[in-house]
Amino acid sequence: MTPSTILLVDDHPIVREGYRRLLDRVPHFRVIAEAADAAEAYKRYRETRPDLTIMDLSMPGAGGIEAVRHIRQWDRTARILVVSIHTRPVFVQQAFAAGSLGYVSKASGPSELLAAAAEVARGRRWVGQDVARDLALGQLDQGESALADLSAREFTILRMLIAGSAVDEIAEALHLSPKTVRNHHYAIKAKLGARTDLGLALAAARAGIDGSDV
Amino acid sequence: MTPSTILLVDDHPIVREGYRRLLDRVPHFRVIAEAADAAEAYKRYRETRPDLTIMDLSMPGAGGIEAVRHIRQWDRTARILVVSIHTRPVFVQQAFAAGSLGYVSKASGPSELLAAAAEVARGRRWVGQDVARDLALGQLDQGESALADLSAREFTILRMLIAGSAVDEIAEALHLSPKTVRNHHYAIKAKLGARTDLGLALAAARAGIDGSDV
DNA sequence: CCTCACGTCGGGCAATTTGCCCGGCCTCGC
DNA sequence: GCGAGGCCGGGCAAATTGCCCGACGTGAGG
Repeated sequence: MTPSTILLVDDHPIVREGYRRLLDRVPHFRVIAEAADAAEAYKRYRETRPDLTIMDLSMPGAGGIEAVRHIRQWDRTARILVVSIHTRPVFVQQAFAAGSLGYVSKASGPSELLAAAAEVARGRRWVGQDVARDLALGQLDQGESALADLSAREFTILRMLIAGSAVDEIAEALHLSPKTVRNHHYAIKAKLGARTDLGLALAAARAGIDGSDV
Repeated sequence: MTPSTILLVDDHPIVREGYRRLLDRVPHFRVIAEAADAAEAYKRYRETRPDLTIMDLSMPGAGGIEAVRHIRQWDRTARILVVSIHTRPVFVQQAFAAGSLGYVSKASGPSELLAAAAEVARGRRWVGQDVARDLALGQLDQGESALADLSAREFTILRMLIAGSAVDEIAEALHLSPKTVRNHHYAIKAKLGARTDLGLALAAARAGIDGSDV
């Protein structure tokens, strides 16, 4: 079996270090690059074209989902395993919609991460144990949380808004006109049934997003 | 130098694995136990009495700060190094008030963690680079629990705003001119240092108010 | 191939809200 | 009595929002 090269994306050096040491135990895996944010991830991916990308969702700036989308846009065969502290269905759905092949929770054990990495590296889809449970449970309560109605762009912008970013900052981070961000902002409020920003924050909180995301 | 025994506390197995591998590289350190939550941390501490405890703050249930307090209550000489994703002063202050000896951000590198661990294991206090910066900055901008600065009227209106009431509704409920409510709203934002309503919701949430108050 | 639906991206413009100033009342402590 | 400070409201320019528009690209279905 030919070795799998890996790109590691997480904004915490300590966490990257942990992954690297864990993965280095497996002869089949070779970590060849690391990145600390979405932009750097894209750059490193183009430079190194790894067989597998392990991507953390919560990063400063655009966040991991945008990075997944960006990479997949450039390389439709990119194999990306998302690792996140979140197990809520909306995150998982957004991650898969963006083009990731696998999704595991940070709360899962090392063995599951290795298993997921191996599967995704072979081009197969993988959903972690606890993530799958939450997905299944989410199916039961039909609530849908209206958050599911949001498009990918809207979801990204909502997360950045909740995180405290100003419209202009988001526009710059995403390379968009402030006007476009504003229009998305407007659409989000409409979809979530919020009249004001305060209402938006509340609606988002109810739907399961808190400021600690992004 | 006699070896330092270490108790590792973090609810993410993957993260524990990372620490363990990192620490195992240093002959001087020996990880002798792990725990995934506050209760287990206390139990393990009493069983093993490690020279150093490395404690994550964000854990389900009671959380890391409670664990620190609990352990220190039982053993006033316990040496605890807190590792957290947060750098906000209030977290750091709480952690030290609870009795930890060191505090480093997860965003810092492995070398800083090792340095901090070594220092704390020797009974010396340590504050990480970026944490120290945030502490210093926090000294500058006036607000700790700026919430305390709010007058009674302002506090009432803030709670109603957070609860989702519109300005006009609040005016009616309090028998005030909408203009007055608006002026209070403005003053609140100024006092809490929030530029937008979204920011206000976040600031309030940080300061300990969530929508469930009302 | 064509169309239709939909997401994304932006412009335009009126209406609303905001930032920031003002003054007047009342109460409390000195 | 008098100053400090909270409360109440007005006024007005500047910024933001609500709501409309069209353009482009893509993917599904006829």
